[in-house]
Amino acid sequence: MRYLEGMNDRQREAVLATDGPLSVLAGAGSGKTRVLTTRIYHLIRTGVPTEHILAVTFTNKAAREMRERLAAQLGEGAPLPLIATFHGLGRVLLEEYGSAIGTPRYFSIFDRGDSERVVKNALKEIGVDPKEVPPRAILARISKAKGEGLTAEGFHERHAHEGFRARLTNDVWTRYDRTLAREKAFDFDDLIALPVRLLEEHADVRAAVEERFHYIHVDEYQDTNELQGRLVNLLAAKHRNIFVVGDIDQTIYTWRGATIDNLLSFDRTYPDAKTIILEHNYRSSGTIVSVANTIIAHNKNRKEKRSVTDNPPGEPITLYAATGAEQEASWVAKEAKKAIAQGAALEDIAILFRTNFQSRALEEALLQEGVPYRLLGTRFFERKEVKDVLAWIRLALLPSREADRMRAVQAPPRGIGKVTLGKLVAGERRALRAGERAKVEAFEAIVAALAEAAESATPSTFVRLVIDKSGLEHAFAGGGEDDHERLENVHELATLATRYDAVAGHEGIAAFLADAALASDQDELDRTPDARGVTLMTVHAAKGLEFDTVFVTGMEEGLFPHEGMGDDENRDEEEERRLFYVAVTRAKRQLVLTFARVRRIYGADYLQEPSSFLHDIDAAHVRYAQTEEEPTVYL
DNA sequence: ACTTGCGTAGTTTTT
DNA sequence: CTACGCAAGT
Ligand SMILES: Nc1ncnc2c1ncn2[C@@H]1O[C@H](COP(=O)(O)OP(=O)(O)OP(=O)(O)O)[C@@H](O)[C@H]1O
Repeated sequence: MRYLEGMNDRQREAVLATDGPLSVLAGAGSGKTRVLTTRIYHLIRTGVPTEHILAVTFTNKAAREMRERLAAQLGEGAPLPLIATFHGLGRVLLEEYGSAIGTPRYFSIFDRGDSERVVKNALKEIGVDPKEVPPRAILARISKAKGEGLTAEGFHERHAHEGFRARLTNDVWTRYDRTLAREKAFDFDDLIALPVRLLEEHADVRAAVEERFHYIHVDEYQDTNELQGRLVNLLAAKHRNIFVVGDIDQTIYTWRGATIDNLLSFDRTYPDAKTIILEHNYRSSGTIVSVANTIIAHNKNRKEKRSVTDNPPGEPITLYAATGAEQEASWVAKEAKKAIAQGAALEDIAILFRTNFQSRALEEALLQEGVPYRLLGTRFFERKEVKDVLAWIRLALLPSREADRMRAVQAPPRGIGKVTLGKLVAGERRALRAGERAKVEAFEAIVAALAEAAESATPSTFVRLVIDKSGLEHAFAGGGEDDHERLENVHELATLATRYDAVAGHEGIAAFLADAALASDQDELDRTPDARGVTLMTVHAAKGLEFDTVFVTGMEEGLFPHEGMGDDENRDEEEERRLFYVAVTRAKRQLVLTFARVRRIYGADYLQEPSSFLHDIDAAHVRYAQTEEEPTVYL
């Protein structure tokens, strides 16, 4: 068993204890993910059929990486187990067993923008001004309640007496559900909530699913919410071979409903559970491990846990004080360039930040210095032009989709507007004037032609066809810089689709669509796998990753730790510190912290103070980088 | 039906 | 500052 070589005793124990419930609690860089992957490999090698194995990861990217690693170990063409995010798993369950609760065979998935639009319309229907009551607030409330397993009715029972806002939420929710049902769509929360309901209420489905997954693995278990925990427990109910790994110090999604209770109550849910603790950090230098330990020790709300490492102390941590955000960015870019000149690989460098808006200055500086980079969090799949193309594709596969038709008909504008569309929906086709009717028929001819092409085209050729036939290509071609960028984006979508070209026709295109719907946001690393560059992303997006050199920028009070509105208790400060702990522990060899004294937010300049987190670092581990002005001591 | 121009509101973090 | 919603013009 060569794959066990190099693992320490407890890692090995975790890999080999395949039967019964087991949790692995361990700090950053202790090999949790590696243990999980090795364990799956071990199961397969010892004869467990892949279809009986399930692994749930936090991001699509993590799922992809795990699949790739397993594929490399198992050899080309070997069958792989289901490795998916919770939402991906939910989608599979609904697709395969959802008929028991009336789930349509083909459904689309609404992202936050789609959902907000629905909430807004619902508010208008009710007669409430969306400016008085922000749709996002209502949506947040619905989403949170769904995460606790409530339905609109359940919410009504529990909260209806609480006043206007709760009644309004309930009213919106009911309409929201109706709209999504009509449009054959689910939102992200539904992808968890509905499978749970499906399993809880349908014994036959439960029996089938229980028999399907004999071995269940969950990575990053500390950041799952209540409903996700319930889903896992339902799946594992029969065979009870459930393996979860996590680090409560890396809980950074409580704002989204994540609760460490799932991890903490694991041995109550499974009294026979074994718990393995890993303390050895294999990732980072001694200095980084030591600093990380000190940082997280400042949190009160935790169990004492320290990482140890055999790695040499390595280099000190670098701290740089810039005058402004531009100087900070420019310095980071120059340092990155220096590192690359000295032989560092582009993908070994990451530049992290707390909030997305900080990326702009960094991007400009990297451009200036000619350092190639990849930026995550651009919300590629939420861009209008991308959503337009996706709507066209869905429409071609299923021409009865009203929402997609409305979208496609206006992308690009083709002389068909609200009035004409309204008549069409009402079935008053004859009421159209000749001019309008010709336009409608032209549009329908395009849809029909695309629908036919979809029968046999490969996903990527089909996407290109859609871009062309829809008229988007033409509409963007003549335009300015913005249009040029839009054109590039839709072409990138076509490039992305290439990955699905192995299966042509409806099946391949549908697979592409399904992944695109869940691939939102940070999985964009996947988008352009061949494009090399330094990685720019938020600390949240960096969870689970590792880099040789890590820059953490914007180390300023109010920014990191981030201060929202004043109404928060001390819990948030602790989550911010956990976030900082995550940031620091991404680095293998070199950690660089930077901050700016002045930062422009909304066009106004603000005087910034260095982050209080910097005080938590032992000065003996810090080296001050050359500042352009007089050196100042901050610690 | 669609484009243009003004006013206002707003930002953590993301599946 | 900019992105978006909304009102008036073409
Ligand atoms: N026994 C070992 N010997 C050598 N290297 C190891 C060992 N175990 C893990 N590693 C390496 O340590 C690094 C961290 O492992 P991994 O990403 O699995 O840790 P993790 O606990 O999941 O971290 P995090 O909580 O930060 O996501 C990886 O590069 C991995 O290959």
